[in-house]
Amino acid sequence: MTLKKKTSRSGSGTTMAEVAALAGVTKMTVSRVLRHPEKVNPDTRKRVTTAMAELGYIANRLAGGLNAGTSGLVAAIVPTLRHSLFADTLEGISDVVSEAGLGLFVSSSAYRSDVEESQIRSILERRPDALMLTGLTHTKAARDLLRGFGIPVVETWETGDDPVDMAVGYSNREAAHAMTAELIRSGYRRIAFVNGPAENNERARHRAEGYLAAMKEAGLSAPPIHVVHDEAAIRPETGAKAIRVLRQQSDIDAVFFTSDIFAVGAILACRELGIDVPAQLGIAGFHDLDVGRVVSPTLTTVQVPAMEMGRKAGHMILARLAGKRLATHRQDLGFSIISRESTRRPH
Amino acid sequence: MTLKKKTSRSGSGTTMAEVAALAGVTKMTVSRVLRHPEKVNPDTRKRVTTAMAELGYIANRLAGGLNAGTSGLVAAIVPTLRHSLFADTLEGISDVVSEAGLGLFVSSSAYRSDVEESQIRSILERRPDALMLTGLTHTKAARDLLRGFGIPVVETWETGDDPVDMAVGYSNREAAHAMTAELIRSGYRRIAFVNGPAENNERARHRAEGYLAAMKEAGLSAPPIHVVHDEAAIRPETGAKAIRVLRQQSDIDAVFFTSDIFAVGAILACRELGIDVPAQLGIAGFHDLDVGRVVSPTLTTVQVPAMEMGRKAGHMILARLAGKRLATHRQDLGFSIISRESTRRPH
DNA sequence: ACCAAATAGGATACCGGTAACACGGAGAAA
DNA sequence: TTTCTCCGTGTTACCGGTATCCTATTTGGT
Repeated sequence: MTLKKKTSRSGSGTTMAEVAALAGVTKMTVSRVLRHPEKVNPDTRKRVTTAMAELGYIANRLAGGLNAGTSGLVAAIVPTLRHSLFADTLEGISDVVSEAGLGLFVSSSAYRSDVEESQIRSILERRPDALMLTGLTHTKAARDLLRGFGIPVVETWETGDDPVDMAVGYSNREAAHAMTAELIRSGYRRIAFVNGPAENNERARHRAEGYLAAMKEAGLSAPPIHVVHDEAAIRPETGAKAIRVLRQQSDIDAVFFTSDIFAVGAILACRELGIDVPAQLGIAGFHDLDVGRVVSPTLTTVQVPAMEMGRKAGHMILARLAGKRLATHRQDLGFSIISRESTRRPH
Repeated sequence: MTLKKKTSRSGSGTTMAEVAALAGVTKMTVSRVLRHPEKVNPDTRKRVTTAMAELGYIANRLAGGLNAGTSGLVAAIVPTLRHSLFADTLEGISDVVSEAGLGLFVSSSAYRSDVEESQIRSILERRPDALMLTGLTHTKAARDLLRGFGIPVVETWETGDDPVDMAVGYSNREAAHAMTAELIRSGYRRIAFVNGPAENNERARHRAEGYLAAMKEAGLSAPPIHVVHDEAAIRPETGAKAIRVLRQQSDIDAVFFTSDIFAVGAILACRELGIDVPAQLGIAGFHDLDVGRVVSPTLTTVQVPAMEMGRKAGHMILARLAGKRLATHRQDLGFSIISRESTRRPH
């Protein structure tokens, strides 16, 4: 038998016109049933809904969106999904925007602004209604692109002076400052600082600044910052390695890691090396991950509002899409210092 | 001044027609420059690309997709993003499909099939090219919907007899069986099993089956299965509570938790209660999370291919989209038992 | 019984691209 | 020269909806 040009791809292919034909109306009426049901006579409406059910009709949002010039999509770019922190942020924004009927488009940039830029380009081709970014570091081209495009953009995980549009985060500088001060308060003096690479990551840079400022204010000299490069993922072994290097280099009495993962690796290494934490060496981390609660001694760390930043970003986006002018484009959600055993220095 | 109907929303609003006008061609030629550059005279091409740059033109994939009947989107539904395991799976599929120019659409179902069903409905309205699901438990309506729609569907995290389309995972039944056997081999006999609720989660159900089978094969009687309900997130405290209940109920000598989080909570509780792990009580977990490597004693667990499942799912989808008939629609990626201190029974 | 207002649904155009075909002109073959 | 091709571009139609305007009935007030 001869196939018609338009093979009915069953369900997936059913169009409004087919539904209309079956119900004996035009597609405009079908469209009304979906969009403004009150404007359609109940009997007709019934006929149409029956026809839709019979054919298993599924509306095509692409078509509708083309008309409306919108996609119903919120895009989010995170450095990686393999870090529970960013996944928490995504869960937060997902919760909020999906409530509003918007979908979440996700991509991960591997901590690279150039990758991020190319992702932004391809994301904009999908005409998202809004965009969530991680951090404030973007290529100039990316910033221009976003500014020109005009959709709401929220940057997360850091607060700063010159957001592309809106920002929600906490101050990594203050957080690192506060933790350093906490270590000093606990009696530590020769405090080393272990950071990730700061070039493409203003969070790391700001934390370094906070640390240095706190040391300076206390009149302490800061040992050289130890930078660790973790390729694929952030691994505890890297923290362990840092400990071995540091204790040969200088007579430090505490180490402040900018990730709990590193800090925990360090604690385990100290156990092996016979270094008493916290008596001989205080150890602090960052992010308040599960591991820090479980390791012994438990880890002093900085708690950050990972999920809350996502939720807040979602709310800001929704508010803007609803046409509201926001009172503030920048939200600082703060952080808190969680003091646990790893810095409880006996005196 | 009077606004034209079509306000140039700068960048975001630039259309192919505007580029065409500036370059002195029709939009068809602009389209060709993007899609089949070789068919366009180099001079013309240059004029067009210049015009695109000048106007900051960004193609609209919605429009192109409407024509092609495709969205360039792969959708993925996970129970939650707050569990690093599922985030790992997403990272896997994201890596693979984004390489192919496809985008990732994510939603989380909160472990509920009814929510999943409604998400599937709204996802299909976006005409994704393929769909990734977690688990094999779906409402009948959801299965019918997907079968009728005809796009590639991959179910992950479990293997079973009747996938909607394709499946990639490991056998939770065999994994639980193997771990139970491992405990028995280590000398434990009164082995309790702590599971999450199994109604909407065939992974939990299969693990229970595997445990029971292994006990039976060894001629051991299984204590009643202890089911824990963790509302929002999976928390260590729940494991701790389970331990307190269990040790009053029966004279068990080992507990097999179906999550490392619970198991770790249990280990910490044992430390408080003065129960010696592994001498008095063996403890095993599931999933091989970071916490299990860090806690003391380190946790015996089942390692599952979280990220690999995502990658494999991505590859299967790409193969199908490329028109290949797959040799096998079901992939078992296996698991491995990681034996650590928490079940190293002294004899 | 007559006209205005309200109601229900159709006709048309358009969203921003792209496939398919048409067409004019240049160079090759005859 | 004339005819045949190929090349580069324009024309037309369509993807699947929706806003807008328009027409044909009701409905109701007087």
